[in-house]
Amino acid sequence: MNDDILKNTALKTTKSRLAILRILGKSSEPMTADDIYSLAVKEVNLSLSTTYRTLGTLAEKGILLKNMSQDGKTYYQINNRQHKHHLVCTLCNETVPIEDCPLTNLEENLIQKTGFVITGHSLEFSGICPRCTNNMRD
Amino acid sequence: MNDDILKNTALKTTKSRLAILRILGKSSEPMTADDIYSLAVKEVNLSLSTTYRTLGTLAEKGILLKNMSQDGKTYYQINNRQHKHHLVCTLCNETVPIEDCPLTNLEENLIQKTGFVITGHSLEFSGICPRCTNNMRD
DNA sequence: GTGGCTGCAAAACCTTTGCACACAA
DNA sequence: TTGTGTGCAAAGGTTTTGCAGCCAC
Repeated sequence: MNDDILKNTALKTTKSRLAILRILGKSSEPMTADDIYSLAVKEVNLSLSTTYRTLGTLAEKGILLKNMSQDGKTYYQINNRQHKHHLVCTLCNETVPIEDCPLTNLEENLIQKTGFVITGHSLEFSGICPRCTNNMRD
Repeated sequence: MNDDILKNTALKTTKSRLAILRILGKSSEPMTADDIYSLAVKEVNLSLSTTYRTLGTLAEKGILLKNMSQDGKTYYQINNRQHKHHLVCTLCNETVPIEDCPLTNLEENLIQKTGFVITGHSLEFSGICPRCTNNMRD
């Protein structure tokens, strides 16, 4: 399955790539290169640089979505055409997914106004989660 | 004026801080620490680390908005309560401001659903500008 | 005078890259 | 066999930090 994904893009099938796709496939949340690497080394021999290179290649091919978060790290997720945005607690990093993406209409609008070809968007909400709010009272 | 801003927040009035506020006040677009530093050194003696420290302090006090862009750099702008989002060309970095922020309604919704205190959001569109699209044809 | 502010240099942090070797096709 | 993929180590860019001295209050 992941094997097919690679074949369809003229990428060679390697243990590292399969492991990375497997890990991202299981995750319901976007992950950093380091997150992915930490899990992947348990399964196969690979280096952090390979992780970065693989993630970059897969994102270029459109297999992954790559997003810079407000925390300064880059997050990767499978591009399954039903992308999600998130609300992140600035204190404890608790993350809540947001189901609807309200931006589709706006994109149409922008295309007409600006003549840009729009290739993506990033949206992230910051806040403080209920637990941290309570902790502040202590 | 900028002097008042500082006094109101128990921050000392220094040449560096005034210069940074002056520069950001004149700019209609968000700027990076390095952008700001490059302009500020022409007016006053200051270091890049002071620039970072000042920007961080002012953002903490709510005087500036601080945003990590998809290009991996942090952008600062005056928080004048009428914030803007942007559409950025991934090839030439041309930037088009977006007038309306469509997220206010969604935020209300999120507060109720998640119990978070929402402190901000970041939104950025990526695309390719008409000029770069044309260049690709050459 | 005092505590906040600053410069400098060094470090931290995440990410990219050069090179030689390994492996999938 | 061939060229893509990889490990290692080193460098890259941006941002942070420790410490000693300086300056606004």
